[in-house]
Amino acid sequence: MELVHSLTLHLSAFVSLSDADREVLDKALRKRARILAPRQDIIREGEKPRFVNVILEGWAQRYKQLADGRRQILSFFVPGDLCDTNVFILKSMDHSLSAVTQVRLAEISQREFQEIIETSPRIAQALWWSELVTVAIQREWTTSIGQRTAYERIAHLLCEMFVRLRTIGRTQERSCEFPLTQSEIADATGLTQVHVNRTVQEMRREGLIEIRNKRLEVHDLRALMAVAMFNPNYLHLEAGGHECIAPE
Amino acid sequence: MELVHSLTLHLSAFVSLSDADREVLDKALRKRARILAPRQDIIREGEKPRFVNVILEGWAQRYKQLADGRRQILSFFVPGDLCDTNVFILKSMDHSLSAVTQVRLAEISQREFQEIIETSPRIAQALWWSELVTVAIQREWTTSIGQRTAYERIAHLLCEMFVRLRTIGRTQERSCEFPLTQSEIADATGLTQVHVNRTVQEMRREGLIEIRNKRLEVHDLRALMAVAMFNPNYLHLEAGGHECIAPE
DNA sequence: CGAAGGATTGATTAGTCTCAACGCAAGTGG
DNA sequence: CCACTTGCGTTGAGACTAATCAATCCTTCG
Repeated sequence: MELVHSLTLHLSAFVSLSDADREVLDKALRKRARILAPRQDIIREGEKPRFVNVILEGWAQRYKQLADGRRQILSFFVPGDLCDTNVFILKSMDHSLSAVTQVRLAEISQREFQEIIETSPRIAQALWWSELVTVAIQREWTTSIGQRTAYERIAHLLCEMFVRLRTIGRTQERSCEFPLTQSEIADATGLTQVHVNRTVQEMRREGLIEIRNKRLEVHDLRALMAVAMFNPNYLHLEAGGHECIAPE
Repeated sequence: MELVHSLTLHLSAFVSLSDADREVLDKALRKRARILAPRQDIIREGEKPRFVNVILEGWAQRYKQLADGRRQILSFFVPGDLCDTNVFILKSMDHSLSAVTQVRLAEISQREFQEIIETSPRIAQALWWSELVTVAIQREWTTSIGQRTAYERIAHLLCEMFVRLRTIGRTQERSCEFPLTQSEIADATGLTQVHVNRTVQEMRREGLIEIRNKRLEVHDLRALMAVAMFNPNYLHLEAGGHECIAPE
């Protein structure tokens, strides 16, 4: 059923799962669900982590706040993404998770998670892969913020989200959902909202992209990837049944 | 013996290991060793990862290079640190590892690694913890580069390295080894070498720190942590037998 | 002693931030 | 159903952080 699709699709970018595997995931995702309003926190820095959260619907984000209020968004989650696999070991969260849009998620307890891993080595592997990709994305963001210009950074973010959505079948030809406000893009890229605005306008003027009505239209993905110096290797999609590199 | 100390100490920040555990680690670290000259690559982006690398002596770094040559250093490794736990799953590296100073490291094969984990659940847990800390550090770096000023960023890096070295017993009262050049600090913080120079001078003028002869002298850790807004929670040292927060 | 790597300095510029409005659309309450 | 609010995008002017370019200096080391 549809609820499971996103996680299955996500993991399928790495291995193809058997029906039994799917069943196992399906069951785990049904146990404990939560619906959050936009902006609502899922878990806050300092709290004790108790579940692995799986996004079923909507976008979420990981963020960190400095003592004086400055906020850095550390990653976005889309349907199928797992937040903080195996985080149980830690005493407390060093960052927060919150909903961007309305979010439906499944909570998996430590015991359930353990069970899944022991039941299916293939899923265990896929979860490992997913975790490694999450870290790789974090590294890419560090690189982006550290080295890329504002223009390149935003372009890179757009490329990443587009490609990630494509692997879970959530893109059209050249467009996808894109519920982020310019403020959120700013907090994710280490820029100000004003500068994001000007930069996005520039990208629009140059015919690269358009963002409106919570949708992103990518007029020329090739060109966008080029200016962003986007190399999708860090998403490690090469093993799955999906395309990982650009369109034709 | 001394070779093992650093990894044992590193993991001991999370759990205390039994003599048997130590023995297991000791054995694994003895199998395959490598010595690298300063600047030498350990493994390069694009290559197939075959080992878990454990730093026994010296400092190493993880970095990423953009198509046009801009380089971002993503993290530093000090003795006891593991590079890329469980990375075997992936087809190719999305980043490179290289020696900063001369480095002695141990290579652990997939099979050996598997064995360790199966032999000792406590070590397995500790390795998980170590991996989670690595990711947490990456997130903190993203935050640092995205939100902190040059001054704060450098201060934060210094705090982090000092605290990490302290947990493996490699600090004096208020100083520690610090083999990074200003260029390397620049690549790690997303600044230019020139600006790092001026900023470090400022920190020196203000009596916070001094860097010379490959050593860092921290005159006032409290103050340094304050300006960096350094919160050590992300290092997750709370469970071990070591201090995690500031000095006296 | 010469070479090389690293640190330092100065002058100038570019990119991004800050502050302050304003516009527009959608939602809300009276 | 209209006035008000709220959130988000847009614009302008000016300030400032950090980058750039180009030397110069210092240390170390073969």
